[in-house]
Amino acid sequence: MSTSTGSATTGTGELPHAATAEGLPEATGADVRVRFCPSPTGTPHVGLVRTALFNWAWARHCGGSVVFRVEDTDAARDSQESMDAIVEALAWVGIDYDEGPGVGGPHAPYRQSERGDLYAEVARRLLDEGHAYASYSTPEEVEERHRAAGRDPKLGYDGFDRDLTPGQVRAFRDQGREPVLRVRMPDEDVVVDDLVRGEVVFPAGSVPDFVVVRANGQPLYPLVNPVDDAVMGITHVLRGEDLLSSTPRQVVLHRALVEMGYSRRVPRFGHLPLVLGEGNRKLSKRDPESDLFRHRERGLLPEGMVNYLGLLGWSIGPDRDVFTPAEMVAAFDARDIGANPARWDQKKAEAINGDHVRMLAPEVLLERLLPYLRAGGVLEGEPTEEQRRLLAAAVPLVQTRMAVLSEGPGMLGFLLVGDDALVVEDDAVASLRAEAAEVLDVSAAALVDLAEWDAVALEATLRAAVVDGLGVKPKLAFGPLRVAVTGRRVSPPLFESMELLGRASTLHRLAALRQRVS
RNA sequence: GCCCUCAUCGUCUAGCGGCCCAGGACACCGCUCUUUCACAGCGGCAGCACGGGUUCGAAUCCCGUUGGGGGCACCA
Repeated sequence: MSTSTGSATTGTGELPHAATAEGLPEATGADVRVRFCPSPTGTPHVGLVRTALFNWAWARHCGGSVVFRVEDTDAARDSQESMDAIVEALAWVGIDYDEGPGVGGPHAPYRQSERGDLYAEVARRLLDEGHAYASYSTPEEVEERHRAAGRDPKLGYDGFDRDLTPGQVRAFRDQGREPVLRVRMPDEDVVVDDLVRGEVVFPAGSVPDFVVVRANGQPLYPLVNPVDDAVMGITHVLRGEDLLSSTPRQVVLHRALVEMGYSRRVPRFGHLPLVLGEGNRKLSKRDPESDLFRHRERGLLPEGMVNYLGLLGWSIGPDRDVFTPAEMVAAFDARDIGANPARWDQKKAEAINGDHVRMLAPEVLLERLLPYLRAGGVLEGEPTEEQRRLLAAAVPLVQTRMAVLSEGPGMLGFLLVGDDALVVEDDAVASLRAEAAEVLDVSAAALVDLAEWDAVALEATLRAAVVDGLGVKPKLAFGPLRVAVTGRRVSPPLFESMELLGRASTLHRLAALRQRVS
């Protein structure tokens, strides 16, 4: 879906912020540019998608642009499979983008592996213009110096190479050492005006000078990420809170980039609360709930996924929590993002999804169910005319009964498989009581010559024969029939199911169960 | 250890000084409907972490404590 709304002006026109730290007014409306920049490692993570969603919603709300950029600077871990999976994930949840790989745009290429020249140029200027310096210290040496001075060895880089004398440099070179490039952190506090947290102060000296280019010349994330954001004109960076502590470094680099003319202003940052998994830990790749495609297999709808993700750290308004992606875009304001971490709650995700299942037109639900029916082994390939007719009649009956699409095969399978292939579940058989045999006999007899084979007639006839005739309570009377016809204790409404199944199959299945209980 | 950050029902949250002895949703427990299960409806359980301030008045502002989370790489 490509969700652009006409109500894009709400909320952005009356921004209270006069200006960013750098003096330029904060971008608003169509000037807003956000980016989604995953590194293609592993399978798509719900946290990743949530971040993308918030950025996307903000840009679309404002009428701005979304840039998709690939941070593939780690050749060892990056893979094309992962890249494909990310593209697929975005498409699935309906997050579209205006610029990116496969789409193009004014700042192409959008893969960092193809932007090396730019990074090399920036690195050289950073060095030439004094924002960065060559650093020869190894981590071991830094630690050693801390230890020698009685400091905590884990303190981080100590600034040793900031002002090396020509003699020292010569000595290092003579040893055959190649330096890394380090950016010099200022000797004053760095203040970040975060969109969701307000002013965050990082005290001078608390953030060590950081490496941006390896000794072998390879540019690192702390360089390429801000450089691309600057060059691509990104105005807002919404990202996970785990990156908050690296923000002062980014801001310092951005300031240098502005000074060198690569961009006009430092982007506005907003740090989203983390999504937590079991045991209050950050949801990691190891947690099964973190796998987006696993939720798709489970049968969450993209609308349900977007809705639930939107609930994690944001609220569309008081007393409301079910909304469509379009409604989210219309209402989304990055300044309304909450700051406290949120736990992934599978039950709630599925409950929300159930609401979306119910919001679907039955024909649409039917189409969406097809892949799950195949995966569940009750359908092969395209449904036949007859199967389609059955499904069209049955889907409305199950629509209020399921929260996730993977429940489809269990609910509808009895209509699609042959009588002999019907699986009667063990717990369904176990639920049968003593009168089951008699109930099945009497029912079969009553149905053989039934004139009108429809739900109304079926109910009237069976009620008369079993409930009245045998004096069995409805609950006990219809249980065996349900098990016989659908193979399960829980199913769509019984008489409608029998009507759809037809007389021959119904009687066949009644007889089959009768035999089994004798 | 250092730096940052968060703090309302079990969970997600509304609340941005009086409308709140705190509202909604999920979960849970009842009841209604009912051929099962759902859906729907009704009702219930359950929370402002603690301590100081500020104020006529604090869930809302300030400070501290405690607790949770994140980050401290030549990964991203």
